[in-house]
Amino acid sequence: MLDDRKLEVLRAIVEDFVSTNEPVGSKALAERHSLGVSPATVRNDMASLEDEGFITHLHTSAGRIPTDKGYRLFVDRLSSVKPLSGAERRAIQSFLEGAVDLDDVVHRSVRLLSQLTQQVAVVQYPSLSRSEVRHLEIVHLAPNRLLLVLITDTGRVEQRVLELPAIVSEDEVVQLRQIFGPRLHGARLIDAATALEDLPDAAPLTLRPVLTSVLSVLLSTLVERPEERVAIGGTANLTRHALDFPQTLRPVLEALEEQVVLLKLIGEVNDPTTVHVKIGEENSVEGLRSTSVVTVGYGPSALPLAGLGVVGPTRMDYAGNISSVRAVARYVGDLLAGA
Amino acid sequence: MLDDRKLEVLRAIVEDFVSTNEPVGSKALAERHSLGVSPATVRNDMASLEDEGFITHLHTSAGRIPTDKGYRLFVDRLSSVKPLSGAERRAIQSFLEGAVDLDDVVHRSVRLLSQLTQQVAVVQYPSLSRSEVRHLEIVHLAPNRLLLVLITDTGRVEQRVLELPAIVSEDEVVQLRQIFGPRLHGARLIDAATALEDLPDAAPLTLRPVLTSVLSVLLSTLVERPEERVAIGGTANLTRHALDFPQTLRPVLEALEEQVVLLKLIGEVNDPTTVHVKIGEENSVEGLRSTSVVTVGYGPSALPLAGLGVVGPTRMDYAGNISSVRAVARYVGDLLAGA
DNA sequence: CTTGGCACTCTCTCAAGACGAGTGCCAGGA
DNA sequence: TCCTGGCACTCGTCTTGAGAGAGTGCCAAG
Repeated sequence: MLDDRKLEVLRAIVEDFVSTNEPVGSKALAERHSLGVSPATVRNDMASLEDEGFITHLHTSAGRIPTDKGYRLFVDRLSSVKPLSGAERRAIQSFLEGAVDLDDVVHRSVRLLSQLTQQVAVVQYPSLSRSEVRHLEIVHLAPNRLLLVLITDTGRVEQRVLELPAIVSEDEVVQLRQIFGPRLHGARLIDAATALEDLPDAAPLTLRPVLTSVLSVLLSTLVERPEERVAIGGTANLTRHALDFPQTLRPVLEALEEQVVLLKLIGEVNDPTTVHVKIGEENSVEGLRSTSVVTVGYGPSALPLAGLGVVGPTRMDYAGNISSVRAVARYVGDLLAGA
Repeated sequence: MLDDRKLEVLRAIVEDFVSTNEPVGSKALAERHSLGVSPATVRNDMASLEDEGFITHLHTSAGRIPTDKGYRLFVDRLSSVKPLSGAERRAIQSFLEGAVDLDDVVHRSVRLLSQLTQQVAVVQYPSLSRSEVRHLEIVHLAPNRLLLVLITDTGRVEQRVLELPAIVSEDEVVQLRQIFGPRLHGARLIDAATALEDLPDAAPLTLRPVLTSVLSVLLSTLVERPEERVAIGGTANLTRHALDFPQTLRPVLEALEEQVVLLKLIGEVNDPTTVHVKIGEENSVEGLRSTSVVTVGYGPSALPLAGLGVVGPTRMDYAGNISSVRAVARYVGDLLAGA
């Protein structure tokens, strides 16, 4: 059913449509691509491709455009990798290396990705639970208030204010630091629960109430429900492709404003070795059914830190965007692993 | 020149145009508002208002629409305050009080403002330099690396990694903490320079090199060029008013992506006692010449912490937006002052 | 100063017709 | 069996022109 020439025709249709945004007809296609066959033959192939659901046309006398299924086939089997130029690689590297802290790394990545791809870029902060604890500081704000500040090796800083039922002395705070510090240092938050579980038993009796308070805050807000964060940028690029969206960009913009949606988008898969592509209707998020999402994880492949990616119209340069996403992920991963 | 009836006509034009988004003609206006005069008279007044630049029309046979100058007059002299309902006030308060940390306060404020006004909301984080230092932690990462973590009373946490030219011992780090801690505690960053200036002289000789390093990082990155942050939300609301923007929303979205632009917008004025309104061409930012910006400062009026506001089409409900912005600013200010 | 009347202007909408791109199908040829 | 050229057909787009409607500007009278 799908011989080589038909695939070639599909590829040509996708490529032409992506670059021109105009339905492509048999004649133009036969001319522009050296397929070695006549427009009539191309027409037959097109009819066949349409039967199988890879392309459609909006009305009888219009050229063909790819369907989601067509893009899917294109991405899976037809698109060839489009390596970045040396200049691009150097630009990525030098731009990212100028970052002074984690926020800066993330924001620069967003900016970079959105500029490289001309799409909306989304970058997740390194997941708290997969980072190692670099330092836990306990600040004695008031007799019955403590501030916990947790710093990870990827540069994230989380803080929680803790109201204690009883007054605690400066001396006890010092003890708390000495108890928590060594146990947590170097541990991943994901392992923290086990690293800390025997703590109450080991501690002096007088310290137990406050210790369990601290412990429960640590475990509940930082380990069990760690705050995941994402940064987004390049939404102005949506207007660049405004023609690609059915009515307005509203649903897309609305979806992209929801942190939850973004996390779902990126968090679903964050394997750093493979780039994932969700095309149109494949997206589980309602508002993004008219978009494609290209994501990848970053960080060590054994334990990826988080994910990043781009969101754009289904009519996008998949090959280019996949390369860009992969390249940025690699540099960000290296940067944060070495930090 | 501008008698009371003309002002009344202008008010009617602005109100009708804002609510219907259609140029308003003399007949409709005379009917809908009980001006007590005939359409012909209204026409004369309109001609006069047009001569003075408060209104225009797009073509001969179209109704009138306000100019920027017209909106300006409306805002300055004609719009009456539109108090929020009790339910709205309670909603604001309870929504904001649920926040667990500073990020949460800011994000909730953005969300709240954009929902109340149906516009794009922008909220600046409390300015670092005007906050008080609650704690400075110095973490000994490696023999020649320190991490400075600065925590303010408004809940901001800033960190900087510091590479030292020489190795520093744990003991020296403890000394550093003892030196910096008391001097900074409770001081505003803006006053920090003076609070610290005699430090090198007072310190033991062996500690001076590392102390000056720390000092210079503190002063340069935290005091002289403190990182200002802003959060933005509700950009999807722009599509709600898409008709109000000349071509596309692109320039607006692009402008709103620039942190610098946002800071300029909000930072220019942050007096918490007065709401500032910039209308259309009054905006210094190129891309926002077709929008109006409503801003106000929050925090104690003697030393406001930062600003917040909304951005929308010039055809906006000024009275309502001014009330909302003011109300949110008051609650946020109270919340952060009491934190 | 206000009012009613009136001619004028301009946009918007609708329908009809020409145009053209592109298709589907068919019969003939390799 | 597959490819090819030809041809009728479809359907959206563009243009044109007429008609309606909204609103204005001006003028003369109250």
